[in-house]
Amino acid sequence: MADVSLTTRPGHHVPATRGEQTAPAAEPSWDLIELLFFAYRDFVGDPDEVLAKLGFGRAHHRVLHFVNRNPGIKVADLLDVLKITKQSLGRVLKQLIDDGYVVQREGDHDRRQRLLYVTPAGEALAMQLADLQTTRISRVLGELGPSGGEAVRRFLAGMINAEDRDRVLRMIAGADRARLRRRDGAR
Amino acid sequence: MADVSLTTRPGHHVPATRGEQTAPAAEPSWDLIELLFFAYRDFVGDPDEVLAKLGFGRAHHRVLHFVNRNPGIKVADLLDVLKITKQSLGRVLKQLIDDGYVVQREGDHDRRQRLLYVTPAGEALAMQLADLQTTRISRVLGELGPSGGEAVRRFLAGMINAEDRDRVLRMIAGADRARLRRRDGAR
DNA sequence: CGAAATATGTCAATACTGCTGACATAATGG
DNA sequence: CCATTATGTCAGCAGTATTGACATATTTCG
Repeated sequence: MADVSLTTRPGHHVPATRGEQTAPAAEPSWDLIELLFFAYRDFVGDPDEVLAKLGFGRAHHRVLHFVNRNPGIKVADLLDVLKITKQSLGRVLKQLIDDGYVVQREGDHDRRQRLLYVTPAGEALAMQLADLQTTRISRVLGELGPSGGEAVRRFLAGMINAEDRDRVLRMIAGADRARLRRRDGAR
Repeated sequence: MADVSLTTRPGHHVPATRGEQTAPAAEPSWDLIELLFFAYRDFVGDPDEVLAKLGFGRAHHRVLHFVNRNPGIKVADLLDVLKITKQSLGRVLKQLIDDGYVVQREGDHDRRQRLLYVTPAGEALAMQLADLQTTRISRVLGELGPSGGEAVRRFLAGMINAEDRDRVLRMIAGADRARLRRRDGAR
């Protein structure tokens, strides 16, 4: 592959000063700032193409993704995860429902709630999009080895706002466990 | 708190057991997909707040950033880097120019060109935004150690589309060299 | 020189995604 | 019964992106 010759050139952007724990002070991390921009752009680019053919955008992807990952999620919790407003969600959610990718069910105990689930078509689409992104990720992780992958996970988790970090990590772990239960558990 | 509770509902979404077992495709990298989403959201969140107070958005940030990093860049090259259209760029660029953060100069050899430069105010703003992002990055990198940082760089570079990767990496390295020349070179 | 190509700017129209504020409905819970 | 909660919806606005067409100045080339 492109043999990344970004090996922090001594004396450049990584200050020898050991105080870089918190302070930018010296030289900005230009390379990582720009790598994050380009990497994220291409990371979401693959799904974008598929979605465009269905008349959907990135917002639809996010909603579909989190509903697929958290079947039965409440609207309020989805708003909390996505950090968007009810109105923004409503528009894309309505389209996903009208097009048969998502369904709503009344809550068992609280009939005000509209619990969200993907339909078979919704799951198929969500999985297709996740597979596209997984292909890109796996190729790179394979070149890094397990310890590199672990460093990447720790880096990304650390980049999340401290207030949200634990909740996000719990959600990821929780959805994984639930998926496993659904897959090989009794149903 | 968004306690995403998932009660396995009977019979609505298809439990992907069949498909996943027959399909040789591995399980999607749910954790990295979601970590990238949350990490990037918060990574751009800090600058967003500063920009909003100036009446700017994310698009202004990207333009200002790359002009600051590549003084004298041509409009066409900026379009190429950002992968947006001339019209989209024109609007935000005009605002940055009107507000005194960017200036245009005729090309020396080709007077059709409008080479872009940041003003002192533009550089100050660009550096302020970069420092915000660098603070977030440095805190995490400090916890990872040098080898972890190198793994992160290789991961992000690998995530970029292969067609663009070399060009992007050259641009990053080139801008670093140019900045050094300007800083401690002749002047 | 004159025509074609290039670099840029601009206008009109449209789409997607986000926002605020207000209001409506239904259900829960004390 | 009443306050609160969960959700939906309407109207309007903003920011960022798109395509297509057209205009202007400049360079390049036959």
